[in-house]
Amino acid sequence: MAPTCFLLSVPADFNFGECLWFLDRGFDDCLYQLDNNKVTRALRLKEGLALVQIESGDRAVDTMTTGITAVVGSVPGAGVTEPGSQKEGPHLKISVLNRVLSPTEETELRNYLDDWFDLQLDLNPFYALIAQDSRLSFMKADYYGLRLIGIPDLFEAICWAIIGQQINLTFAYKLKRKLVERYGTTIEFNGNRYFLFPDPAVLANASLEDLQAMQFSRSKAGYVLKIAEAFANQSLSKAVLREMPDVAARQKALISVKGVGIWTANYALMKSLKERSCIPHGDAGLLNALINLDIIKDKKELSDIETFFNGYPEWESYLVFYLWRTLSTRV
DNA sequence: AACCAGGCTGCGC
DNA sequence: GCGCAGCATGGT
Repeated sequence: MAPTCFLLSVPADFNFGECLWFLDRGFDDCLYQLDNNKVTRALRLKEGLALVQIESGDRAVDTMTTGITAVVGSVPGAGVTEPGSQKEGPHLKISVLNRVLSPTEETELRNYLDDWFDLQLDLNPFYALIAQDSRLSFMKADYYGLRLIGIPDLFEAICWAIIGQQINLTFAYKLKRKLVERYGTTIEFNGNRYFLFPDPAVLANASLEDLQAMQFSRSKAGYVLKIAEAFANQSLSKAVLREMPDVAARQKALISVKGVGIWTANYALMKSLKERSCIPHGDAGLLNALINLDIIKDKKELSDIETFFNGYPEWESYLVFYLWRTLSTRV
């Protein structure tokens, strides 16, 4: 049993299986591992690195409610939420494999997971909206409980968006892996290595040539280094953006950075700051999804796209995410 | 082998 | 302001 282990309650309209499927939709992401319906990833918490494993907690709850509380409740070694405190409803079971978390860190981790899986949102209004469009209504049945999987680390989100500009995703994930394996922090556990996205200060010390050697284009390498500098010297951060008055101000601030256009800005805002109305305009995948669903016939029908999204106020980002979901098919 | 890829910049009008 | 070429590099 893991040193620290607790249950995280999730909304009724949360489906861990759908989220897992999205995480495992066929790309080689270097920042988490999937195995046997569990996700494992390294995170940086206040007091150091933690190796976190997430799985469905329903079995643990069942066991608890049937009276055999040993599964989650009385782990020797402490750090455990008292059994029975949250038996109602579905849960995720969270295990920290490498050490014991302080209570503060457990809270920090809970907040991270809320953020990553977007747990604090009622999806029913969204489903009610798409039910009115016969071209979209299948999404409720097919993807029910899928959450907008976030990238809580804004630096990572922006770098990832830049890496993904104008190249196919398979190649983008390869570039990310090279970057992370070279500059990222690693933690070893049971013979496996887990990576964290590079620290801005570390990446800021890389050279243009280093990144070009990893098949970054010169301009893309330059953009990433500039962003790393901005985060390293604190001129850009999640907090800085949050202090701004509105979305428009955040977009403006991001776009003023060289290499960041409207697509990158909106991608980062929807994935990292949970902005609900940010559409990564021009996105190749989004346009293809709209064509596949017969919502547009041509990628240049910009006003039709705008009209379409106008029907989903405050749910634009979710709709984009679900449209991306349609691009991957189950085997 | 041509065309596409979860775009952006810089230029010419 | 708007349109468009050029970019870099791999995938299909």
